[in-house]
Amino acid sequence: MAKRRTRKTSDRGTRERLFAAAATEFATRGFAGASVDRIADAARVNKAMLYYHFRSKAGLYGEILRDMFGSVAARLDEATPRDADPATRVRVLVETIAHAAEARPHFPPIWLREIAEGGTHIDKDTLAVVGRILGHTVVTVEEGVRTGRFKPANPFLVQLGIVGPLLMFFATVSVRRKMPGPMAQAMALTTEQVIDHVQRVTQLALEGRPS
Amino acid sequence: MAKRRTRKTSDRGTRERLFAAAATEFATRGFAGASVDRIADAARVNKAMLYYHFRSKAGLYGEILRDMFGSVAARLDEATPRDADPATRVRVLVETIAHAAEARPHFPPIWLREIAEGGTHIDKDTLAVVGRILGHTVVTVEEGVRTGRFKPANPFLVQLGIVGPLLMFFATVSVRRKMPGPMAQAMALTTEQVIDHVQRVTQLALEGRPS
DNA sequence: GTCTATAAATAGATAGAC
DNA sequence: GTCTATCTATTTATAGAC
Repeated sequence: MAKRRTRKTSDRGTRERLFAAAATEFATRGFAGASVDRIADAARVNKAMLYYHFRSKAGLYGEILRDMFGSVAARLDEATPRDADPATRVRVLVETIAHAAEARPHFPPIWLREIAEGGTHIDKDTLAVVGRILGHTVVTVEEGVRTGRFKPANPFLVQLGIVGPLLMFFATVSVRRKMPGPMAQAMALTTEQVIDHVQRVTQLALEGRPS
Repeated sequence: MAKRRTRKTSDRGTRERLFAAAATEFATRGFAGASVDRIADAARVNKAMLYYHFRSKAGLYGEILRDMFGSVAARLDEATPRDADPATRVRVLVETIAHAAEARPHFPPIWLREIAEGGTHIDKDTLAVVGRILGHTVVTVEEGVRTGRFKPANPFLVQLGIVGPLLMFFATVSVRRKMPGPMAQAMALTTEQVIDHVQRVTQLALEGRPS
């Protein structure tokens, strides 16, 4: 996000390149599968610099997690409309998460892996940020219920309904492109289509069925 | 599922224990993070036996994948009601996938990881099985559209809406149990609640909104 | 089928010169 | 800030005795 420590000469680029290379390496191979050597090579930086800037492999990974979740939380804080009707808030919620996921291609795979691993690498501070993200859904649901527009619903379940499909969609973007056969184009979807669908489904789920 | 090769003495148990130990190891650590030594130790079996029975770490993992996806496909083949109305078919679809995921605790984490990794470890045969699973959703949607009960929808998107929330729910079961704070019980959900919710949401999405 | 011993490669991390 | 060289631990996998 910003510069971290005093730099005597041209630090510019080195740290950022390591960060970027690590993001893709962690996304494609996972934390355990990622190699510090490969990260350094991809960044065209000496391996020792990785330890100089990030202390350890885990330290580097932790910063990527903080950046990821911090970005979503910040976007939500900023985008959430004050005094808007619940339906709009749901739309903004879905849209914001989707755009945050799309802005960082490493985001969906890493998030999926963290879920699979039970958040092993998520420290207390980062966990608080994750809580803030969920909090947006909580207040959106509560607001809707309070104004009588939504039926009571479990916010975590609502969150699963939003995040689950979105993450799986974005995480499979690259795979679906190189998929052969007739099913290939059945799985071809645009970001807008997916956002639309999740928005619609979430609203329907919250409004309750007429019958 | 059944015995594989000739056994001269008491093979019974060894192979199965390796399989079971590997399933949990792969689920908690991922393919790269899993250790052959740890698997053998957990199974209380000599490490060399792992190579005797499964040829390699990848071979063992491949069998677990085949078993996982094969189980879902088989359950779907069996459970899908012939000549039932589309709404029922959707309910069975969701229910069957959920129960398959619940029956194998290693299933949701491993599936999530495979998605994150772009199916790197999935061979051609296993991919065909995955296709068969998606096929059930495809025909369910088509059937509903043909009989005028559903509006046209992208089957892959429908699948994302079912599998995404279910996998994330089951994969986070153990984590949510040991979570502190007030959010803990907000995230406490039963399998039935989740199945109900996903069934309802999927139907609403397919039926289209009345307005 | 089961075990011991070991090969061979790769991992993360650090010391120390510049 | 940057680099070389290297230490140590761990990894998957196999050879070969029983």
